[in-house]
This record gives sequence, structure tokens and C-alpha cells, in this order.
Amino acid sequence: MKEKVDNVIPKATAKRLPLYYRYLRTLHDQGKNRINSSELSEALQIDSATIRRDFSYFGELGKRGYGYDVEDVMNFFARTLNDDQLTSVALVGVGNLGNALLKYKFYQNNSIRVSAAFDSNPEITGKIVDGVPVYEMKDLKEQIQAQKIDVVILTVPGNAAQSVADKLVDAGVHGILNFTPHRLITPADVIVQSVDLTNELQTLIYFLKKQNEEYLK
Amino acid sequence: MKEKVDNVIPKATAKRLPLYYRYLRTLHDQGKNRINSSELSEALQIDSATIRRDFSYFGELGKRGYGYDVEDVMNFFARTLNDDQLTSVALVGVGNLGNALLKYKFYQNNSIRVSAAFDSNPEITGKIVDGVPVYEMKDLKEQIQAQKIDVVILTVPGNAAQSVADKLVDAGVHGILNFTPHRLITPADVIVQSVDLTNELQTLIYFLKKQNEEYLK
DNA sequence: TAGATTGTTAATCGATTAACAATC
DNA sequence: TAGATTGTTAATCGATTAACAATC
Repeated sequence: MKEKVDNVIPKATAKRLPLYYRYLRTLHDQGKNRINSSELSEALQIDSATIRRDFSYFGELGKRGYGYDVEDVMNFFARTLNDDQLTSVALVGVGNLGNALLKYKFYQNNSIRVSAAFDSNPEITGKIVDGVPVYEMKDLKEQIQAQKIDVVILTVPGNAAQSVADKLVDAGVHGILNFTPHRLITPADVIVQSVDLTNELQTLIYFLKKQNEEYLK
Repeated sequence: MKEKVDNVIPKATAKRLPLYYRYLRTLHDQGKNRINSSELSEALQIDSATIRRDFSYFGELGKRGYGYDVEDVMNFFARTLNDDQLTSVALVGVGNLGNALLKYKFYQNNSIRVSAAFDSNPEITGKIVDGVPVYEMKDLKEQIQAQKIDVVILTVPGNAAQSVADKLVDAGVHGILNFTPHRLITPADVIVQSVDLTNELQTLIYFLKKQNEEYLK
């Protein structure tokens, strides 16, 4: 397995990495030790050429005439995705969604752990929710820096999103998983990934409507 | 404002429609009654040519030399996105995440309403959570059909995902917003939109790591 | 009419996929 | 060696964007 040094990974490829990684672990758990791109294609519903191309960005991970060694590639992706070491993230906004995500066991399957939460409501702060201490907003910078947290899950109400994002940037955070429908303005070196639940539902409903109209013709 | 009859809307465009719609409503609330593609571009961080192209798939929504009439286009998108009439959806799996989504006020800003929930746990069923009745799984088909529900939010544990999806398809559901990390196997006329929270976090962490490595060079 | 801005043509970019030579 | 499957070249597809004629 020869790895590549120079790496410009297309975004589309990067987004599929967790998928590959998860399935390789499933295979590994099942005791399978080799897999080829057609089987992967079948299981993941991704064209086999796309899979080979994706893998090839990282070097020659496979063996011609054989396929891929499940454990090798799994371990390679674990390292690539930083899953070989614990990543602590914080969560800001312990409302409905925030609470649910606190309880969501990210670390059950991955080495991601929510190690601190923050909220502006004094009824909530000072407690430990599901093993995670909930701090006041004024402790944000201190805790983020003390715990060397680089990634934050943002589940505050929409109208607070930008001002909290500013505080996060000030505290040194570089990655924000944004659950508000607000477009955050941040410096270029901060990566914002947005999950807009209403958008997802609306798009789904739109696709459905279109399919329906198509069907009526 | 001339609308188009024939419509093959690119997927990328479709996914931006809720964004446009939301922002047009914001403008409308602010009492603004005209907008042009550069201003939209500025606010939404989408190239103005992309915006004009997106809009043009739906006909000639604007006026040359003038821009777009906010109310007109807003209303047009409301119809396009089915937001001019109530859409009832169901939710299956009232665990942590399901509970949070039940309380998530989709209908506060849009005409989407969770009108029924289902769970397999008898401790939960039979109650009304946040105004939404929680039924047993055995009532699924009956309720889905009685309430003419076409879209379901799926927040069950991963291992139950496929079997529940089968039941949903059997009940006549055509759209599933899937929060499990499982790839669902469904007939061609069923649209599955997946939201994989762990994936999002892992991808974000990966991008960050890459940026960091880049920076070190 | 003069100025502004659309809607669209053409160019470009990025992602997917078919096909196959390289090679284990 | 023969058979299998990778890694990659070339073709295709879909999305974005620059540039501008059309036109309000």
C-alpha cells in the first residue's frame, strides 16, 4: 500500500470518506479481510470507478488482481479522518436540538466527544448533562482554549447565531457545524458546515411535488 | 413575470430554492419591494449569474433594467415549494433526536407540520408530545393513510432503519428524511434524503486537518 | 432616450464514468 | 502463466461563471 504525498482531494471525494470508513469497519467487524471496488460499489451505491478514483487520490491503496485489504485501508482512513485520536468538540446552545445532540453518542462509533457545552440560560448552566458540563457563555473563551477545542456544534436560536459565531472565532475555533438557518460571516480560515433541517425538508417536498407532476403527464 | 411550462430543474438549483425563498421573505418583511441579482448575490454568497440562471429555469421572473419584484418572486417560490398550503409530515422514532425535532418548530416559518409521531416503546406511545400524538407502530399504516402523509422524518436507531423504511413504503410514503447512518433500500419512486450528523462532523474535522497541514508547509 | 439589469450564449470548471493498459 | 482487478486515460456530464445582446 503506497501512500501519496501531494494531496489535493476534491470536495466530493472528501465528503465520501466517512462513508467508506464506516463501511470498511463494518466489513472488518464481520471478519472480512478483502474487498474489491465492485462489492463496495454494490454496498454503497457509488460507481466502482468513482470509488477507485477516490481511493487513488490517496495513493495506491489496493493490489491489482486482488482488491483492497480491509484492515489496511480501514486503518489508513482512520488516520486520514483523524479517527485514531480523540477529537474533543464543544456544543453551544443547549436547547431542544442541543440537548439531543449532547445525548447523541458520537463517540460510540467514532473518537469524537462533546467535552463541553455552553448556554446563556442560568437555569441550565452549572449542571452536568449526560456527562457533559454546561458552562456559562462568559467561560467560553477560557474553556475552549484550555481544552484546545477547535470544532463547535452551534445549536443556538437563529438570531444569536452570528454574535455567538463571532465569540467562537475570537476564542480560536476553526470549525463550526452550524444548525441555524443563518449564513455565518467568518474569516477565511474558519470552516462552516451548515445543516439546515427546514431546507432539507423543503427540498424533499419539492422533489416529491415535481415527481408527482411528472407522473401526472 | 412570465412563468415557464416545461421544467427540468437541476438538482443544484432545487437545493437553493429554500434559500432564495427564505431570504425573499426576510426582504418582504423589511418592506423592500425590489431586489436585483447583485444584491442577492452579496447576501447569499452565490454568484449573481448563478442566481439569474437559477431563476430563469422558472421563466422570466424579473424585469430587465429593474431587477425582481420581491413580493412577486416570493409568492412564486411559495407556490413552487408548496409553502402556500399545509404539508403534514410524520416522525418515526421519538428518541433524543426525534423528540428534539418534534419540538423544532418547522411550521413557525413554513407551512410544514409534524402531525403524527410513532414509536415502538409503549412508555412513550399513547401520549401527546408537544401537541403531537405519539402512536404505536401498529397504527402506522392506518394513520399515514388517514392523514394522507407522504413525508416522514426517520429518527429510529440505525439497526431498525431498514425495517421501518419498508413499513413506510408499504404505507404509501414517498419521501423519507433519514437521520440514521443507514443507506435505505427503497423503490425508485421513493425519495430518501439523508442527514448524517456524524458524517458532517467527520468531514468538517477532515477539512480542518487538511487546512492545518497546508498551513504547516 | 440613457442607464440598468435581466436572460442567455459560450467558456470553464469540477465530478462522474466507460474503457482498458498495467500489473499483482 | 491465466485471471482478476486496480489505477488512469479519455469521454461525458452537470454546474458555475464571464460576458454581453436584449430589453425594460
